[in-house]
Amino acid sequence: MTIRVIIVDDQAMVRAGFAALLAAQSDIDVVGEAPDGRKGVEVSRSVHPDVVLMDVRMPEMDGLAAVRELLSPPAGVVHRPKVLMLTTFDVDDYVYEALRAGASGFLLKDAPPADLISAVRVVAAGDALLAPSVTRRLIADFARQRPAPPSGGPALRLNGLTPRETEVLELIARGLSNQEIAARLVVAEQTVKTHIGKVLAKLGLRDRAQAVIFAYESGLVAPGDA
Amino acid sequence: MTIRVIIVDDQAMVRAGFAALLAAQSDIDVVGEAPDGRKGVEVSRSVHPDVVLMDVRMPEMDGLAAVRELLSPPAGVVHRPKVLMLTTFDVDDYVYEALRAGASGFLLKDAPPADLISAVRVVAAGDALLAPSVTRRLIADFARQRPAPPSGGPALRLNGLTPRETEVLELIARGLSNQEIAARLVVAEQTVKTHIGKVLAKLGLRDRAQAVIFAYESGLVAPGDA
DNA sequence: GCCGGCCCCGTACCCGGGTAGGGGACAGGG
DNA sequence: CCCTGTCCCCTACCCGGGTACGGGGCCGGC
Repeated sequence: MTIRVIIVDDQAMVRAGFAALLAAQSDIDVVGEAPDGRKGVEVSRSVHPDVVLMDVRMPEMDGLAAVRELLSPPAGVVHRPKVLMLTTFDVDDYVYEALRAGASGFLLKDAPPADLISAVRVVAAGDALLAPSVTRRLIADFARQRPAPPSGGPALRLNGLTPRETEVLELIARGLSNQEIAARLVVAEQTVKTHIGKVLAKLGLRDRAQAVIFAYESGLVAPGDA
Repeated sequence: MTIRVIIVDDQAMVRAGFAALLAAQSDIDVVGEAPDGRKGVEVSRSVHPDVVLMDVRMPEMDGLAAVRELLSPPAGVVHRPKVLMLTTFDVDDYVYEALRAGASGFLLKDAPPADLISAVRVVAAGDALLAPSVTRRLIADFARQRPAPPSGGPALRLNGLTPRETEVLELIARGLSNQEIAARLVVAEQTVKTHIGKVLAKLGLRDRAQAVIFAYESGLVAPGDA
C-alpha cells in the first residue's frame, strides 16, 4: 500500500527537492504538485492524495486558508487527506490556526530529510507529528491553564489582529470595562473603544460579549486561568 | 558537553537496558538510577542531571507525583532538570497531568532505540518531544478545547439560579442579544432583562460580558460546543 | 521620500443593556 | 389560609458601549 502525496509550495525548487526525496521511497508516490493554495485544493480534490505537503506562505491562497478549505467539508466532500504543514523559518503563529483547522503536523523545512520521510509515514498512519520546537510551544500553551502567565505578553497574533488589539481582546475576556482597560493600558478610553471597534469588525462580532466567546473558543484564554 | 541522565524505573532490567543504550552514546552519560519516584527525586536533587527518564507507573511514588515534586520549586531550588516520561502501554490519561506538571516529553517504551536517544538530545536542548500517538491526542484536544470535566451530571441549578435564569445565562454565553433571547424564549424583551438582572446580582457580576466568562469558567458552556 | 500600517486621541450620536420599582399569576408547603 | 418562590410583564431612567469620522505621530518597507 503506497502512500499518495501531493506537494504544494510556491518555490519550484523546493517542490522538486521534496518530490525527488519522497519518490525515492518505495512506499511513497508523489502524485501531484501545485504552486499555490488555490491550485493545491483543486489538485487535491482531483487526485485524492493520502497526504498533502503544504507550505504556509504562498501567493494567491496561503496554506492556512487552503487547509481550511480542504478540511472543512463544504457539502458532500468525503475525501479528507492528512495535511502536513511546512514552514521555512521558525515557528510562526499560523501553527495554532493550522492545527485548529485540522492539520496533522507541522515541520520546518530545514529538518533532516529522514524526518520528513518518516513524518509522511506517521501522518499517513493517522498519527500526528510536530517539529520539536512546535511541540514545546504547544505543550507550554496547553499547560498554561493552571499557572498564571508571569510575563503575559500578548505576543501571539491571531486572525489578523494587531498585538495591541489582541491585548485589548484578552482584557475584555477578563471581564474588564473600557474604563478599566484604558487605565490598565494607560491610554484614553476612546482609544480602547477604537481598538475594540476594529477587533469586532475584523472578527465579525457584534459586541464584547461575543468577543469573550471568541476569546474562549479560539483559545486566547482558557477556563482556569482566571 | 555531555548530557547527564538519570533513569527512574521500578524494573531493573529496563533500567539496565536503557542505561546500556544511552551510555553507548558519546554525548550521553548515565549518572544515576532509582527504582521509584521518591528515590528518583532524591537522586535528582543530589546529582543534578540534565534529563530525567521517568517511568509513569511505579511503587512508593508514581512518576506523576515525582514530576510535580521535581519541577515545582519548593523553596530555593534552582535546578530544574528536563523530564522525559516513559510508559509501557499505550497513552493513558497521565499524559495530560504530566505535561501540565512540566514534563518535556512522553514516549512509549517500545519506541525504536534511535528515537529514545534522539529524544534525550531534543529534550536536553530545551525542546519537547511526544510519541506520535500522544501528539495526535494532544492536537485533537487542543483543537476543540475540552478540559477534562470533573465528571458528574449536569448541575441543573448552579449557584442558586433558577432553571429559567440558567437558561438565559446560557443564551447570553452563546452570544445572543436580549432581543434574540426574548424571541427564542417567546417572552418580552423586558422579561429577559429582568432575568439577566437577577443573574448578575446573584453571581456578583457587572455585565453580560462577565456573565459569558462565568459561563465558561463554571463549565455551563465549554469551548467547542458552539 | 513616500506610503501604509499601527497606535493614539478627539467629538458627536445612538442604542442596547442594566437599574429601579412596581404588579399579576400560579405552584407548593407550613 | 397565607407565605414564599418562580415566572411573567410593565414604565422610566441612565450610562456604558459601539459607530462614524477625522486627525496626528511613529516606524519600516519599497
